Amino acid sequence: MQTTALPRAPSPLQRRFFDRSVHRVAPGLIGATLLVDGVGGVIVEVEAYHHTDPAAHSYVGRTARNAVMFGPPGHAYVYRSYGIHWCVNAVCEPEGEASAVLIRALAPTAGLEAMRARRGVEDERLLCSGPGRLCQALGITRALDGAPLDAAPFVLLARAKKPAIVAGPRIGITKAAEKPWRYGLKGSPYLSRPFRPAAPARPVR
DNA sequence: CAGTGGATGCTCT
DNA sequence: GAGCATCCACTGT
Repeated sequence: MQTTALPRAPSPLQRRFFDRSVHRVAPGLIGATLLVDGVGGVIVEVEAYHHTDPAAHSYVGRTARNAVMFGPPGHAYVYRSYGIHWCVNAVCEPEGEASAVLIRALAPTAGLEAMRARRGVEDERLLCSGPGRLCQALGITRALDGAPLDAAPFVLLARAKKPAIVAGPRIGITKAAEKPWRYGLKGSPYLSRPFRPAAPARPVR
């Protein structure tokens, strides 16, 4: 029988958490815990995609693929990437704003063996360090497109304290690639790629 | 390390 | 028919 006091359980993220600007939600997700059927970890890397951003899937308007982005916040938008991988977003902003945060990397904390079996790799650092990798590790597919993030099989827990967060340009895009809308947990070994240190002063010529 | 190219399927023009 | 919000294997330092 457990007699010592347990730490207070992290609170589930409420749907209203997502009913705000992606540029506030995105850094706010760093440190939160994402689970699918009990498998997952701590979010260490995300990217914001606002509907006015040419790189956003919703930029050209509603289509069959991005329909979930135009729905209510707090739901998962899942799409197929390069014909092979799945990627998962959290829909943000008031309904109809069609903006979302791409979840890019987790620090694995729960269900490590399930992740290793699904991923076919042993190295903990390669389980969830990338948007395609984490979807494979957590078993996220199109079946979860449109699913609410505050109900099974998802669990999304708020962080206890605000961590140190770094920002930089987003990865793998060609449009608006200079926008610093990628956020990460400073120093995490589970980032999909390191954040470049602050640019040195430009030499004078 | 850095750089390159292939796999693969779906969306939109 | 082009273009991907990727990953992995392979090459050459």
